Amino acid sequence: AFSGGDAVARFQAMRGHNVLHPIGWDAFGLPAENAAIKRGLHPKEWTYANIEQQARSFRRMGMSFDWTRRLHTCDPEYYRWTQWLFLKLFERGLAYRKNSPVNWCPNDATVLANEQVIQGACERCGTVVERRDLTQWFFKITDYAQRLLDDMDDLVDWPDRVVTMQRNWIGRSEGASVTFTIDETGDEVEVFTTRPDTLWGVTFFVFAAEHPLVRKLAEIGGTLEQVEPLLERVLSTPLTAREEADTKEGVALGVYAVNPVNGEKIPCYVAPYVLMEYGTGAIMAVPGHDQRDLDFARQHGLAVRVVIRPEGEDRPDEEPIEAWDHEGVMVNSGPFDGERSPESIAKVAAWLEEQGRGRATVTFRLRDWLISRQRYWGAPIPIVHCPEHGEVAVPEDQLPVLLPDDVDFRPGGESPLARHPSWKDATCPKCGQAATRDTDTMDTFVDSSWYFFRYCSPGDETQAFNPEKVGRWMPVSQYTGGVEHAILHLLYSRFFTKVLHDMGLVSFTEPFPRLMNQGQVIYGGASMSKTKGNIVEPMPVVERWGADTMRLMMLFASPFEDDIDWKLIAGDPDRRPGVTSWLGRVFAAAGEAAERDAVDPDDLRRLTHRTIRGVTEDLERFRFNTAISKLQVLTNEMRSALDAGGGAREAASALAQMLAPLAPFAAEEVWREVLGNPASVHVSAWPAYDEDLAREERVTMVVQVDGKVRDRIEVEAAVSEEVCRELALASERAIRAIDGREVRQVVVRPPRLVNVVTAG
RNA sequence: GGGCGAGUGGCGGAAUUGGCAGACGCGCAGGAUUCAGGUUCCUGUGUCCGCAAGGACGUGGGGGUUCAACUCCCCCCUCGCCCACCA
Repeated sequence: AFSGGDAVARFQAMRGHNVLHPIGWDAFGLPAENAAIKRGLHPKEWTYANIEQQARSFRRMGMSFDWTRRLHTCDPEYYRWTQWLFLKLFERGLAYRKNSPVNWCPNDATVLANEQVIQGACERCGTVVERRDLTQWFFKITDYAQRLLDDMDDLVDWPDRVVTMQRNWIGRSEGASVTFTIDETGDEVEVFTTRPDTLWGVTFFVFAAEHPLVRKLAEIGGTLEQVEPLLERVLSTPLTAREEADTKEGVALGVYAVNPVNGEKIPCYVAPYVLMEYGTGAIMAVPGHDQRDLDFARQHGLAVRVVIRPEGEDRPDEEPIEAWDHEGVMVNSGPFDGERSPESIAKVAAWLEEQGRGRATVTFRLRDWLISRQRYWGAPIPIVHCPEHGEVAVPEDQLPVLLPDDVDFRPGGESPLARHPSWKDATCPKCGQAATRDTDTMDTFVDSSWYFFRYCSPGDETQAFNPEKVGRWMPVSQYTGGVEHAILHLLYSRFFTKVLHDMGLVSFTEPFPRLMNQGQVIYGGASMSKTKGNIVEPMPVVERWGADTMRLMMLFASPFEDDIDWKLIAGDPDRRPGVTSWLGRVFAAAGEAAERDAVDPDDLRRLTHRTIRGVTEDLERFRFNTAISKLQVLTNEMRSALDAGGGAREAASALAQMLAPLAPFAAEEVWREVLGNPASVHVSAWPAYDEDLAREERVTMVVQVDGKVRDRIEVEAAVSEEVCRELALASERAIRAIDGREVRQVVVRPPRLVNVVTAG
């Protein structure tokens, strides 16, 4: 949970690091806007009120944020620089406007980026998205696809699943593009294939419904009557909601394509299973080696040809039952007969290039980032549309382009800013003619893609960030966030950082070399949401038992990366939580220790130093649950030592300090009030441990007979192999278990274990 | 359909990466304190047999490697997440 990040910040500060632990609010965007509309409030009013409440809650929880660097992305002082960055991308051709089919959420009345469409539905509200052809602003993230992929290999230390998710999202595939010619018209059509080695097995050709040639070809082929209804239906279906139902559906166009490798004429089809969004919107179909093509061929009675056979299997080219997509040897493939298949892919690609009929190509699944939104609560796009000069950048000295307050901000088909009586009126910065402002706002993810730079020089009125200060603080030593950011925020931020690097503004290319995913707090197995009404506010627990209890409950409940089911953890709200009782025992033990003159007994000293070592390691690795467990063990041992009349001052001091990052209020009270230190525990230096003391001196050696534990013997940690063997074989319990059988082998692993293997 | 991850007591979870399974805590049971509830303290608590000493079993299921497997390998089951007509 979130207090883990705070614990690490406090821990690293105590270790002497210069820690920048900032806080900010990504406050523009749909959730805030929708919530405000629902309450009948202005988004600005609602947002700031909400921020204040959260800030209070954070303070109450003892979060050690540097409040002087606090940011809100909806402040004009902030979004001025978001707009500036937009203009920098525009200058470099990385922000551009184009007409294309886009995802439209009818409920939120705005377009969405591909990344914000989950299983065909709006990420925010769950409404099935529609497709619309609109002119929108895009960021050219596809220019960076390869670098976004490569840099994950050696520049970031991230959870595997996040790396995998980004990799899948970018979706690089290697193959070849091949040019087919339409026999009747001479049109050249490019296709992409990952399997150019199957080119000789192509028996038909399929276009996506959106392909620009479809209508023309149908007309020439005389099939417009059959094709038209299919197009109409497919084009009106939501982009992402074309399900398996129409897998084998398709209509012949009545024209033929010429296979460039063998001159064969193959029939052309239009079918919904081919997507315009991937590759070129047209495919060569190889039913012998692709299951979908085979299904389609069966349905439409098309030829199937095998061109790759399992090696060594002298099988005739009968109709395959299943498309063979494994390795093998090429057959029926002209000059390539006998070549081994996966290896031949590159050769075929090279050969195509020689012949001028194709070339090796790499495609990516990643699309350009659509950043226009037809909503009010966002940073206005700083562009003016001039009848003569087209899209013109707002001059930097006129930034920010302020978001007006007096707007009917309810969503409705076009941007609310367009409905404002005068806001969009402007003059062209180039010619001074009357012009119109762009009335869309930017996707919130633009705001959050660069905020970490702003934290380094938050008040700077002359630049987005101070490069020198960025050089000092960045990249971020430790980033934390939920997995929900695995693709969106992390991908966009990496893109922005690379762009800024290419502009010469920053010296590094990855903003977050180290990332930890924190789990969410859920309730009864379901994620908490306002609509489900199962939000657990931290405040009731904090009011009743204190912030430290809340922090410890969350940190102790499970590993940092795992979700916490509050229903399972919380217990009876009227009963004192276990961690609270523990803190009580810490106070009592420290109090007793403070009154004792005796020095800590040896066993306790050793445990204290071992605990410091262990907790230090645990906090470095975000393992708060085991760190707390170790502190509880130390507390128990202190109490035993005190009960036996010994001292526990060293233990109490170290305990208070190690508690400081986790339970800052209790730790401070123990440190100052109970132990009488004049300065704060939070400015004390993290305790050091003595290697010799931390090393265990006596350990329990286990004696096994045939793998079963039969005895335990206390030995010196430095005990020799011989002594271990002797002790084990002398053990009465072991002798009883051996029961006179022949001893075949004695495995000795000093000082922990001896295993006596018998003939039985 | 593809990819990734996970399955350990009544519950949350430990286990130095092949070496004492269940640390620490919650819960529960018994006891002490208390008029009572709560608090606090002590004891016990994987399952089965046994008064006990002790023994057998035990990390989703099945097989394997090893002196030794929660950990490594193969097959299967269940759950979670991500992607999904990706050519």
